[in-house]
Amino acid sequence: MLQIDRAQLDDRSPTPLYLQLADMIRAQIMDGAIGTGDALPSERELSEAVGISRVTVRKGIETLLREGLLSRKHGSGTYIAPRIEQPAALLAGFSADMINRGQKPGSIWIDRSMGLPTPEEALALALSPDLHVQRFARVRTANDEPLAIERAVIPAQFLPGVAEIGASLYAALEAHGARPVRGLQRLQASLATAAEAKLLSIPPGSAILRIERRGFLANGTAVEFTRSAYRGDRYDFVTEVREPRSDKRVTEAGK
Amino acid sequence: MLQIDRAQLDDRSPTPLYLQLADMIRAQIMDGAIGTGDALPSERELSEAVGISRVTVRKGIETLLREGLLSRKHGSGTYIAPRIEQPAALLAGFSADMINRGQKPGSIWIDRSMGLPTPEEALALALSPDLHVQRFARVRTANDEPLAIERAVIPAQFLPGVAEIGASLYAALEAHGARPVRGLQRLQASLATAAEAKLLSIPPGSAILRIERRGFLANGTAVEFTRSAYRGDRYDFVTEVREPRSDKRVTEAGK
DNA sequence: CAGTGGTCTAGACCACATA
DNA sequence: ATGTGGTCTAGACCACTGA
Repeated sequence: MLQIDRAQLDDRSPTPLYLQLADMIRAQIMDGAIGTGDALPSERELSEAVGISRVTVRKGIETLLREGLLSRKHGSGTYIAPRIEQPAALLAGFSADMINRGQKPGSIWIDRSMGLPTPEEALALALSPDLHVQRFARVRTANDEPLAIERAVIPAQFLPGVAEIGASLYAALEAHGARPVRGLQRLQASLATAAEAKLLSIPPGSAILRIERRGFLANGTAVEFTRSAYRGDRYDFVTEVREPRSDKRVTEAGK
Repeated sequence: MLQIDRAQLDDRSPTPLYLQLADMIRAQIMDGAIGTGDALPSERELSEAVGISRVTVRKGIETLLREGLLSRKHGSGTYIAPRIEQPAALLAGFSADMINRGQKPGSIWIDRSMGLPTPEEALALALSPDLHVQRFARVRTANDEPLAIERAVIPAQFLPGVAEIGASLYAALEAHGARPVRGLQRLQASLATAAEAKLLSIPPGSAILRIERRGFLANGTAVEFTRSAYRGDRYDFVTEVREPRSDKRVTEAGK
């Protein structure tokens, strides 16, 4: 059963209440406190239990909807989304991706620091080489087994405080209004280096899926440059492809 | 200049006000009434002009933010986002993919035959096990260097004649009115088997990117099941990711 | 029918940008 | 200092679901 009460929310925290609520619910889903298909308490119940308004509860739930963790049914309730047959590769972070696959995400920190970007990073982020970046490097685990090495680089302006990157980098970005709305990913097969093999507990030369992602805001600013190395034997990447969109959005037409 | 006034909103419409507002703003952006980089009127101004509450205005704007049309800057304003180039992995066959990359595509046939589907193939194509399938296996080359092994399986009903599969499988499907409009791809890193290594002229144990694709018609029928093995050192796969659009709305049809 | 999510309001206070 | 977006509230009515 879900453990939700007012004591878990902090009015004075810089993290908005709706995100604190989303974090709380996300954590409990990952703990298995509530399983696939189960209904969440109603918005009014949550509102009452946590002592915040229903509008704020809804905003928190909407965050989890976009992550694909919950689904709503008008007139019926809010449910933990089935993890099978997920739409496709969406703009989700590692945590949401793992939960969708029915695995428990985790992290082991390797590095968390601030510094100047390498030329490659400056290029990828279209960033001036003298502006600082935050670096986050973690071994990401699924059900406590190492699955990937993830190295994220974020221009420091988007994440003033290093401290509070909890489970989810994207949640932290969202709190600063810098959640990317679009991303470009590049995938490549490769072999594990000795250092990678050690971190991932696999033999050197094992198959590695390298994923490089750049995330952008709506105005085109790059906010994220992440390079990951996934174990080839444990991970596959699913994506949907479509015909060029019949979207009305013109490619530059005049007028 | 933006034309926004209360007369354009309909209280009694089944479309919620925040979506009507979003539609109105989207339409004017596409008409060019307001250009890239220009600021939108402030939320309070819009609220006043249209006669709806600021919360509702914000919800409408958030819709356009997620579509990537607008960007917000705290303390400053809301701006029309620059148009972004249309990149990304689309539903293209090998030939089109290579031409996009500026390489010359080619093929060496390995197998071209008709038979019954394996259980795995029948499952992937949602096909009755007693219906025949065509098989096409080729080594695909780029600038005359082997790049990938491609094994396609197509239900025979979609390709009556085997003969005329020239350079492009998709062209042949299109000629029979069975070109897929949607696909699901699964990518995985792996190591080259001895047989694969020989076909691709690489050492056994080299990095291989395996791509499995299922292609569907608009009505959901599966027409294609293709498994490919790409050289990891020569090929990378690029894809675009976006927020899922919450656009449940109908395009104007019913009613 | 009662209970759920979906929409909407009017007002408040805060944090940030710009001048 | 002013104006902007960011968050939050308490309450209301509607539309839908399901017993």
